[in-house]
Amino acid sequence: MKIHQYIQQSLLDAIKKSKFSTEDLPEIQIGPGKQKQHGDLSTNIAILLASKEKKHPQDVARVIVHHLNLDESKISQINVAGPGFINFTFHLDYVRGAVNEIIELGDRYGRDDWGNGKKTQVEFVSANPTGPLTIGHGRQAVLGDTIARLLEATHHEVTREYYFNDAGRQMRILGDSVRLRACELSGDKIEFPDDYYQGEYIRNIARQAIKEKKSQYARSEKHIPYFQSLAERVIFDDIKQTLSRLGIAFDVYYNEKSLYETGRVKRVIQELREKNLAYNRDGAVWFRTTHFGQEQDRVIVKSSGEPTYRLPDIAYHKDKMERGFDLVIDIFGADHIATYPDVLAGLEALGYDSSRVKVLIHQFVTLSEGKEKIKMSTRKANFVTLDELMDEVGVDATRYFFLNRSMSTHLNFDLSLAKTQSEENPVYYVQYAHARICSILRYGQQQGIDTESKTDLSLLKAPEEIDLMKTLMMFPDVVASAAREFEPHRIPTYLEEVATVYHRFQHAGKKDDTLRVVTEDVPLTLDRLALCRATRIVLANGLTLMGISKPEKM
RNA sequence: GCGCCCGUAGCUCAAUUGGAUAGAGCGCAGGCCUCCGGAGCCUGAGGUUUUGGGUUCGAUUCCCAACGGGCGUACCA
Repeated sequence: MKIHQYIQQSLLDAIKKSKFSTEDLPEIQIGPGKQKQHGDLSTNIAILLASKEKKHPQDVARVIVHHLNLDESKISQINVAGPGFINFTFHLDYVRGAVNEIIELGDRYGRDDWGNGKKTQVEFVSANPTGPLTIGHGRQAVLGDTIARLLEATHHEVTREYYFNDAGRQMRILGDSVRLRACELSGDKIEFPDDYYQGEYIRNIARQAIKEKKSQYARSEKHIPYFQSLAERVIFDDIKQTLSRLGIAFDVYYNEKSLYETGRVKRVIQELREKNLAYNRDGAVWFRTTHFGQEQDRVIVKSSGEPTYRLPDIAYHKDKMERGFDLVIDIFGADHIATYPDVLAGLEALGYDSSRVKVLIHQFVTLSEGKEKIKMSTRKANFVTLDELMDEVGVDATRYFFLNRSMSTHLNFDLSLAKTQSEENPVYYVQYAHARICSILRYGQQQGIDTESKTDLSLLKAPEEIDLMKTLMMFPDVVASAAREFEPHRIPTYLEEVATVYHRFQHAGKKDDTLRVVTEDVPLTLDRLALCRATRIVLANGLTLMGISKPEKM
């Protein structure tokens, strides 16, 4: 049993013995406090109970503590503090045991089973192949991949999926953009419309087209499909290469077109009609979204006969349900915030439990140049590509850049600032700690020490050592909460803390010889090196979760 | 106009989901290498958490209003 549950259970028993009412008792929350002096874990249950019992919180706390029966080899100290908190301090032997467990588990430390093999799909990026991936897509790509990694670490069976549409109007414009550039390159005078794709990459594709076909070929609009499919192929290859550079591989690329070809789109309309949730008006087909609490009904088939985006989206999500995913995670940018309720309503309408779908919305990345804000647009070629960013700052810093802030923050991106800050990127701080530990382990070996030997860590008692041990113990909870709440940024926040506490621990030996890691005192040296190994494991496992390398030298 | 998201140190961001004295990095001012990595450590300055109300033992967190920014608000995706 985990220590949290153990204390929780004991508290419950104590409350019962104290004869306080356990009727609609709030859940006993237990967690680490912000301050060291408040112990390792604390609970506010006495404060909550006091208002119901109309007694002083401190008195309630004292009565609970009086009836509390905890194993002293785990919890060495219990006290009541402040406005009625009950604080618990771990017994050092318990802490040492936990650190030894880290070493035994190695790269399995931090993993958990609670996902129970749940079949999970994470859909992200899903950019249509109209241009290179930008830093906007980068945020989503890195978030999605890391959420997938977190879920894998907590025993979910994860499918990474990329949804795209290569048949829409935008793709036709893309094809025609290439065709026009090909004409231009062949010396024709052309008018290039404003709403066509302006990027330089279009010319590159046009050059390739000219190599493959005679220049005459571009003059006919009949040949747009050729230019379109060439563009799609070239751009998709580029996208996949960018993703692979970032360490991201999708299991499934799902083409919207197939939803029509297999009749899935049609079937959705039929089913909605059968349930009287779709009807005709003004030549269009409407979905009765008001039935699901929305303000107005929505068109799913235009009077022109073309479906709106909602219909294939619903069909796609129905297909996700049919494929048996227990949990479906959709990661969208803020621009999709208004569309997903329609999709969820669609699933409800078709008889599915839409709570299986978890929609995560991340805020946009805005580009700025000096004080000027630029609206990113693939069509207008106002963007910084993900490749450019990786060229400038490297893959690790790129991933870290997107991961160390929460999804809900607006991200203002200034490339020149990113360049100057790349050397100050906190990723190096964390990686440096890892490299430094590898170095001291090598040093230990050079001194003829068997750095792998087993110890009981009983000689570790300096404040720096205790802090470090206790910090390392928190990793599994950090991973679990990051996975449960879909908040990857908790990992880097925590790793920076680990690095700080580690640096402090190793640095202590510079001021005070008795705190050096490798000394003449062999048993003590072994204990300290074991602590180094445990720290390295936590940093390495955390970095792996983020898809970031863990250098042994820098 | 209406809806959703956001507003925390000069800058970029945290804050264990309602907890105790709001914390880091960068930048700024100082200090620390004969010796395990100075890509490091320590000290300091810097805040009315945009503003004003409310809820309660307790609010950066929840509610209301205002201000500022982002995104939507289509028979575009």
